[in-house]
Amino acid sequence: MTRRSNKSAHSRVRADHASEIAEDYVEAIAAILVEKEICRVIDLAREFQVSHVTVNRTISRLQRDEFVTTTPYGPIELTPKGRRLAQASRRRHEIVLRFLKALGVSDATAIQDSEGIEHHVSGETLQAMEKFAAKRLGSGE
Amino acid sequence: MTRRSNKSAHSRVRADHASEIAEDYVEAIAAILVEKEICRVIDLAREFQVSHVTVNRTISRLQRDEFVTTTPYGPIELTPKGRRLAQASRRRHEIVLRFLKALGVSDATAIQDSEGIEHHVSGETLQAMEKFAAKRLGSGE
DNA sequence: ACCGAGATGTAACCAAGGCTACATTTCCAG
DNA sequence: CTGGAAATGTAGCCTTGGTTACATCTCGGT
Repeated sequence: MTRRSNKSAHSRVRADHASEIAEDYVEAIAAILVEKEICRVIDLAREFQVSHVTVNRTISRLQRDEFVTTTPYGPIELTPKGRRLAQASRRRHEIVLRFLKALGVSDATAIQDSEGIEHHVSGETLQAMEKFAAKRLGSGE
Repeated sequence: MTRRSNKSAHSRVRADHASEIAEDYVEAIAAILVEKEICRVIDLAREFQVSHVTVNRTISRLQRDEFVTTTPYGPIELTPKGRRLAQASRRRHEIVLRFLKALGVSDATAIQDSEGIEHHVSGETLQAMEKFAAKRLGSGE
């Protein structure tokens, strides 16, 4: 196979689920909520290194899509749907991270790359990564 | 580390290089050029399953950024810069693909996921993948 | 040589993500 | 209890990537 005939493969890459941004946001919100009890616009702005305006509009979309709830000037909370997505994202993220470390790359690289990769791994691949990491690292850390 | 403190990690995810789309396009153009000698808008429209209009505008950007050259109603060609990017993308893509297969996922999944992952692997990770695949599959196929 | 089908181009629209500049709210230190 | 700093909100603009509808060009077959 000299590469070619990917037809629909590409189109599927960008489709489906709540945008990568949505996943990143709910994941971050969940994490912030864990260690700070309250999540505000500014926390996300700092986390993603974007302006508070961008966060604002993104949160609006997330609210529209029922992933979060919030009120003007109020804190940001996750809906059950948002919490579910957050947990799924976190799980993926962690599996990919553990996998990369098991593969032998530096921690910094593993952290970096896992952010980009997590949104593009199918269930099948995720499972393979999990298995691989387990074999290399054992179940613990 | 309970996950957090990724600060700049995310921002770096979307930055740098010619957008993923650019890479996908030059890679596809190069591949088409290999087996058809001529690449036209419609070829890319079919490849990516988007309208010819989208391809048109994307090609304009690629031309603006000097990755391709073309004339109204004419075929699309790669500039040296475009050829370089295409080759680099193809290499990455192939390494990731081989790696996923070595990991043990189905061919279909490997093909699918490699499209999404190729743009998010650092050089370090790519190297690790290459090494892993070589160990599992040997140098040949 | 011509003519229509198919390939391209253009106009105009949409949503997502990003930004700056400016307007409002909040809320705590004094 | 109040003033101002910090957090939020709003308006308006940009780019990318995607669309449909409609205009135009090209080229091969009759």
